[in-house]
Amino acid sequence: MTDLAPHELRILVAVDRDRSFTAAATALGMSQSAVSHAVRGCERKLGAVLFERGRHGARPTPAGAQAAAHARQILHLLATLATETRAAAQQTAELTGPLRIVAFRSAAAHLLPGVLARLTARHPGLEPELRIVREIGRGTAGEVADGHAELGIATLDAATGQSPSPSLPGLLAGRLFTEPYALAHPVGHPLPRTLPLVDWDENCGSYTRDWWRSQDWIPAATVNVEDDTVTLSLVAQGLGMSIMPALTLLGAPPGVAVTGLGPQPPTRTVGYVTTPALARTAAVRELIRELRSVPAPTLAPSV
Amino acid sequence: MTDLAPHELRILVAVDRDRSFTAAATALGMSQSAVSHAVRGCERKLGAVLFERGRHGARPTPAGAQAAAHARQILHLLATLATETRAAAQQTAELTGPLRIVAFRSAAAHLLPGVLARLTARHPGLEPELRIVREIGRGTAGEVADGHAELGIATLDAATGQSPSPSLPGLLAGRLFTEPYALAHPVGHPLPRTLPLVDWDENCGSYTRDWWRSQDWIPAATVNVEDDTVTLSLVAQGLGMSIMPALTLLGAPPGVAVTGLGPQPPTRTVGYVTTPALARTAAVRELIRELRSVPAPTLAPSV
DNA sequence: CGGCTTCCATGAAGGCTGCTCATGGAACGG
DNA sequence: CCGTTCCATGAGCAGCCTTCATGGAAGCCG
Repeated sequence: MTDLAPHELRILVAVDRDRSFTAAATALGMSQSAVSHAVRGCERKLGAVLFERGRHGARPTPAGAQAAAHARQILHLLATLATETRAAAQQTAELTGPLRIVAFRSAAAHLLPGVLARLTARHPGLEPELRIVREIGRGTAGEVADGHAELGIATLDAATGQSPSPSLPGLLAGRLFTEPYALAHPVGHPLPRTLPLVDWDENCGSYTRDWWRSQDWIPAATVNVEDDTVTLSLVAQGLGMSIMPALTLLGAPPGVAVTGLGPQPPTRTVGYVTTPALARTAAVRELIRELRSVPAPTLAPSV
Repeated sequence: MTDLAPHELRILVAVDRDRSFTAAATALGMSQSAVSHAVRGCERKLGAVLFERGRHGARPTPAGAQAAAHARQILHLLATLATETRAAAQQTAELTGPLRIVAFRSAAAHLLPGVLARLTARHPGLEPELRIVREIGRGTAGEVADGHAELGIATLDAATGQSPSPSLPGLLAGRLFTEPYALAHPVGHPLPRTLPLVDWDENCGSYTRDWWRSQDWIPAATVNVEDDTVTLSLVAQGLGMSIMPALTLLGAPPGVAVTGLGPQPPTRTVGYVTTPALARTAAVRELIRELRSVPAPTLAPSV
């Protein structure tokens, strides 16, 4: 049989994480030799080299990274099998266990606290862990695909409701809400359009690009920053204006005025991303249920 | 360890399907005793009764049905792990074709040879072509944007990790390392600060300008040359001194002494530039992987 | 350039685990 | 009451995983 045993999965994950047979072995409380034998066994079973051995430890090959990503997912499902089976035996709907969530900053700050509060109120045994991941590169969906999280909050393609990330097959996405962009500008500034536009890296622009095209003005200049909170600070200090989604604007400090962008503002769609297998687990289903019950953020009343 | 092994999962699924230990055993090609032992082992690990045994076989309890459902998912994922891992290995093994790379001179001379050697060692089918492009004007990023190369080595903005070039939209940049500048001066010269500063066109100064501002001396004169190797030659012949990045100084001829610029030297950030579409191709991904494994250059010991 | 250190690989030996075989107990039907 | 058909149980054996003890290769450093 070519299946990998749980202890082998654990070893793959540890080596992938520690980039070293020796470090993985001590982390797992066993000898380096055991790790070496186990990795070799995995490679024999799979017929592929999983790690490049060298002077500086072990680097995963593409095949190894792929295997480790699956291994993380499988190990979580094995743990879920145990907890959910025990729960079913006790006839109790009590959910327990860790639930790793990744989200971009504004969702983590304004969307998830309430959701997680309600979730843990109903299921005190759940241990949600929220991690902030910037929505660039493979973004939150990549974290889910790599088995680093059970569910990710991501920006989705508005039309298809799928993750727009480049080819992450096998992921399951669902739409939560579509929110408008709005203009954030300093309170009381007479001519906000003359200020430089502040954009931030994650706001890859694809959502607002169409809107810009239909406008008859272009900003005087553009400044790029890394973080949306920095953007808001710059705006609050009168150093610029910005086009930001409603969720981010919920955290706008005083000094930032918000103005809608008319009847057809640009929008972005926010949703969740998980795997089909995880979508069948009780914990993830409950989390999605809570997420769905959240209303779409609207523009805060202009200060 | 409470995890269920793959063979145990298979047994659970078979018993759940066949409603009988005996039938499951024959279906799996093993003895009824083995199934009995295995099921008992699962029940012990999970702490729950999974099947009701009776005269007419084995009926799954709710817990057993739950466990079997998860077991099917996990077995499917284990199979997926194997096939996708093999596919990933296959894909990287079959990498072939040309791979056009542009880089500024010092990266081409000191960074890429080792990288390309390792890359072609692992993927003999790849044919990397390295072209040197001066980092002025649109630089290497422009070559990538124009489709003349798959990947460029470029100097990036230290803060954002993006290409500092004037708005080449749609390009994907990634940071590789940040290296310090250092003072290159003739060996044995008593007063290097009295020599003229040799600057070269590519060293547009933006990286070192802040540092100069904090200094209490300014060079006697400034000479501009086209090429960093010319700069080094001038220094070696005692005709000047220069501030150059570590990567360039790796090629310093004898006669050039290198001195660090203190605890907070100016630095420049070197990275790669490609397009999102190319970043998805296996060849470019592998190249980036090799690039990332290169340590940041440090100052060669002063001769 | 040679020792030192730090990686991983390898082979032999021991213990654990899972399998089979043989047998026993329980329930049902004739 | 007997036969049949389930599953349970215990002993023995084979295979696997781990450890121990080495060895080889590759930097690091004087």
